[in-house]
Amino acid sequence: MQVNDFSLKNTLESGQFFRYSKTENWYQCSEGENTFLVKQDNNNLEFKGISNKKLAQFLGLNCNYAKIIKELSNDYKLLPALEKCHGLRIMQREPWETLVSFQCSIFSNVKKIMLNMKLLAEEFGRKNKRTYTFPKPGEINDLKKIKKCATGFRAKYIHNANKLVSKEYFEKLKKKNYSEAKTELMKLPGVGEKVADCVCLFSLGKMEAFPVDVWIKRMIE
DNA sequence: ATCCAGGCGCAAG
DNA sequence: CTTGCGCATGGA
Repeated sequence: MQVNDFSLKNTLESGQFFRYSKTENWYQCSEGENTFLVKQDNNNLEFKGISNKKLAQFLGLNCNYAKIIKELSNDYKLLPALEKCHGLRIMQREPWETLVSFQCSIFSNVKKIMLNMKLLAEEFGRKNKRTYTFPKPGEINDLKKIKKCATGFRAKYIHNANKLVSKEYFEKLKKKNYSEAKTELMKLPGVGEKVADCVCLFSLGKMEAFPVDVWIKRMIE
């Protein structure tokens, strides 16, 4: 598949997504029920185990970034960031797994979030040929086991959210506007503004969402 | 051995 | 409404 001004590395490794491993040139990605391989060679994307359409959706390739980049380039202060993150896309992920990953992100760091997600998949998911699927809503239902996944004080958030959501819950959210969806998400335990915005932006297609974490705050300051 | 980390919930002013 | 504190755990 042909891609333009896209960087697989800068997209997958930007902290939007946490279940991947890199072997030589290939990335092995796991998201929800699926596990697939992707690699980039200049403007060409090679992939196995996923359809063209689903991959494009997942990696956020359907959005036209040229216009956005051009506009942002008018602010010279943003140039170093645009350079450093060239080719980064906003991904469109599976909402439940996205929610759990950002509940795990509270007072944590990327490396540990990746560990949490790996352990949760191994504990509650199904084994497939290469690794583990991520459990569906309702399937992360054992607090002790959640704690075993190094989730600490976040375990109860995940455990309770697991009882409150379903596939249908997220389908409804996708149809709501940004502010309604965010308000709804924030009713869940362990979901404040930041986590809600991450779920809105990275899995519900709400492009207005602007998650503000400590790093963004520091930059703004 | 310390110390810190991509917020949240909750109690208090 | 705003502020400040405690928080489980792995990694630096």
